[in-house]
Amino acid sequence: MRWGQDRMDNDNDQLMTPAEVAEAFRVDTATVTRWARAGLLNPVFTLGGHRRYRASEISDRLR
Amino acid sequence: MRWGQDRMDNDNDQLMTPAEVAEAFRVDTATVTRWARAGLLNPVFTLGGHRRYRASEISDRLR
DNA sequence: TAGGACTGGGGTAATTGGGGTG
DNA sequence: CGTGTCCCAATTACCCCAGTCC
Repeated sequence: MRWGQDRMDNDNDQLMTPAEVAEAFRVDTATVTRWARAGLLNPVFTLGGHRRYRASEISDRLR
Repeated sequence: MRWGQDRMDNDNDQLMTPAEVAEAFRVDTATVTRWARAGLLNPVFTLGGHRRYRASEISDRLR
């Protein structure tokens, strides 16, 4: 069990949609977008410009 | 793949807003905030510093 | 290619945090 | 000692619409 330890700058991590992150924090999707624009989250971008968030990063902040 | 790491005090739990908790106990939202600051509740924090309370914890204290 | 669902923006109301005070 | 209330600043929610996803 070592998926939460050795990586925080990689790409082989489960990705979450803005709606999923918003539901996890009990917050609006627009709020998740603000967090990303403020640099509080480091999302991966789709080629169309949509954000996808790393599940590891989310579960860390969820505590 | 288990993300919650079999914890019962972490995620995988519905969250409540301060207003919802206040309504459940029939108190002001300021009182709920005092309970949290006094350590009587263990809320999850949004990245903006707002508190979200675990529904399981609230329903427990409601008995 | 068409279509429904979701997202990224922006603007404006509503909620929340914190301190201080009855 | 616990709670309700008033204040202000910050954060968040809800509204729109154009663009993206699948």
